[in-house]
Amino acid sequence: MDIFSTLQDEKARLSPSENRIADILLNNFEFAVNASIIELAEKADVSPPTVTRFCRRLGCESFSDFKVQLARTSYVGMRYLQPEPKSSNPSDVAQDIITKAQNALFLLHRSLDLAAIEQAAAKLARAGMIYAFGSGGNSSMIANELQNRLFRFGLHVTASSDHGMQLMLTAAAKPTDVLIGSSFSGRNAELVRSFALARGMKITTIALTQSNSPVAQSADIVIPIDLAEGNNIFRPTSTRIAYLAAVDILASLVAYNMQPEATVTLRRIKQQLVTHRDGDDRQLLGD
Amino acid sequence: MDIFSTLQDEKARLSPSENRIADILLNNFEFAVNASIIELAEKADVSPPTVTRFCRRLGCESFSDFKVQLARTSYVGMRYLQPEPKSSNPSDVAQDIITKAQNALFLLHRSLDLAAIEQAAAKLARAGMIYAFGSGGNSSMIANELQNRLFRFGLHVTASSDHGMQLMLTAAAKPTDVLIGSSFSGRNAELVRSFALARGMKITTIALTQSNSPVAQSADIVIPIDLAEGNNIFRPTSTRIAYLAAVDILASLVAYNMQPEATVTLRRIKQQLVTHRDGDDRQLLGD
DNA sequence: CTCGTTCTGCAAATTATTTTCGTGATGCGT
DNA sequence: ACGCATCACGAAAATAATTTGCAGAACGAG
Repeated sequence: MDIFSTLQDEKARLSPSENRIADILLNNFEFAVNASIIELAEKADVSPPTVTRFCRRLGCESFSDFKVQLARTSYVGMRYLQPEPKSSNPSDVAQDIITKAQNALFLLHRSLDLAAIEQAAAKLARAGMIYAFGSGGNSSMIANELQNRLFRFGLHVTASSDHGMQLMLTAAAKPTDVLIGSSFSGRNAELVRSFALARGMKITTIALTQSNSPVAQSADIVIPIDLAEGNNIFRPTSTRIAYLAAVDILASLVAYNMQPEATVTLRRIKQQLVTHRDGDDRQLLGD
Repeated sequence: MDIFSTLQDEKARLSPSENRIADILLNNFEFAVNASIIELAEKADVSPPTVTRFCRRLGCESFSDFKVQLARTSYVGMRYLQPEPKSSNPSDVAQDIITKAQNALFLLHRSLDLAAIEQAAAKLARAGMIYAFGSGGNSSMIANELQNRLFRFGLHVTASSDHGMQLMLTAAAKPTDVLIGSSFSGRNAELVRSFALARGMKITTIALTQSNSPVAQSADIVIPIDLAEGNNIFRPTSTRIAYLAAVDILASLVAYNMQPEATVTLRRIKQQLVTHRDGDDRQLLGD
């Protein structure tokens, strides 16, 4: 799908000359996107035909096709390589944060388990009641966000970031209910406890978390979110954005899974907003 | 900086032939990035030299330079034009949401008022107390997020999504305090009221909102966030991600504005997390 | 109407890319 | 160890793409 991952996959199988080309792409990206085949060949100390063959091997039609592909992924691929913030000057900080956020979205997209999300969406669309759990600044935001998105479709949903409450809610739940929990670290022991309880009660559990983590292992359906920075809980910035995007995708799929009802409810909400636009609180549903 | 905005700027001044080329770029992007100059020329019913001249006029070295530039922005620019979701199949939905989120980040970056953000960051770093206000699913998330980010630097901050409480908090605030509010629609009348009250009390007010909206007009410092979809409060998906990124940037700049203290506090928080990693709740600060 | 400017395409020149073909190297079965 | 097959690679030829220089056409201002 994108050159950089193909390159990573293939690198081992490349010949020495081709490896030299690959190195230039990786280390000297800026040069590579702007170079002609001859310049690139010279720099890699190979002949132009070798470059053409290299492009073909990577699944491109031709060198120019290759360049287009390269330029297209560059956006993201570039920063892959220089992940350090440049300076504390506002423009660099902004650039850094935006880039990392986009990168996170890119990585999320690539690693998404759509089957799991679709499965989760189907369950949620048919749930009697949905419990959205998450603690800590980030995951509680996700839990709230789930509530914020799902209630609009007419679903019954409550969010909680309180461990004690989570356990009680779980204990009171019915088999038709669904429990969905978020944990960036995957090590929220209390969430695992709620999941275990739910499992014993035959309540479907869905986790948004790192794969293979304790939380993931205790859930029925796992929507894995594995980002490089995911491990660094002190830099949750971009990971959080990926989680949010995952929630968006999930919510959209839930909507598609319940078509008519959702449309009706959404229309009702819209009407509320539109007719009372200025001067009262109801507009704020969307604020 | 990017071809699409240049194109938009220049379009009026282009000659008829060049306009035909521009149309193809805009309507038939996918074709354009992959086409050779000859194919493009044929499709636009012009001669190849005209295409070269067109590229030059847009500030490129040559046609191939142009193609690279085009491909680079394409990622984002493409979807500009086909803003409709393709189908309800999970893969398309995911693609659509991710793309729109990235697009929103891109647009945010382009339109960011860094001076305003820097100014806001300086105020926040020196605030006695920070009040973060926002209502409705989205803005209250932003308010919480501000709290979540800023307290880590040792700042005093509280978030509120309750209008009555917001007024009371404002009324009790001191001139060294800072009030920061978010409103996606820019029409949160209650927030305007708090801002007006704060202004009378010489308390600095910062707004994250649409420029020229009532909320923007009532704040001292405006961090404008103007996205095309921003007006459509029923599709807050990507706008929200832009707001979050803006908060990230703001928070980072606040941290740089208060250097030593922030580092110490952050270190303390880290230590808490690291030493108590498994089995207790404190890890969840970062969850 | 005339001049100057701008837009445009043609054809030639230049440049870039691909193909073809041959050499040398490497690996493998005998 | 010896052929035989396969592969990697570059030189040169062939092809294709791009740019340049030039000249005619169209348009507008004076």
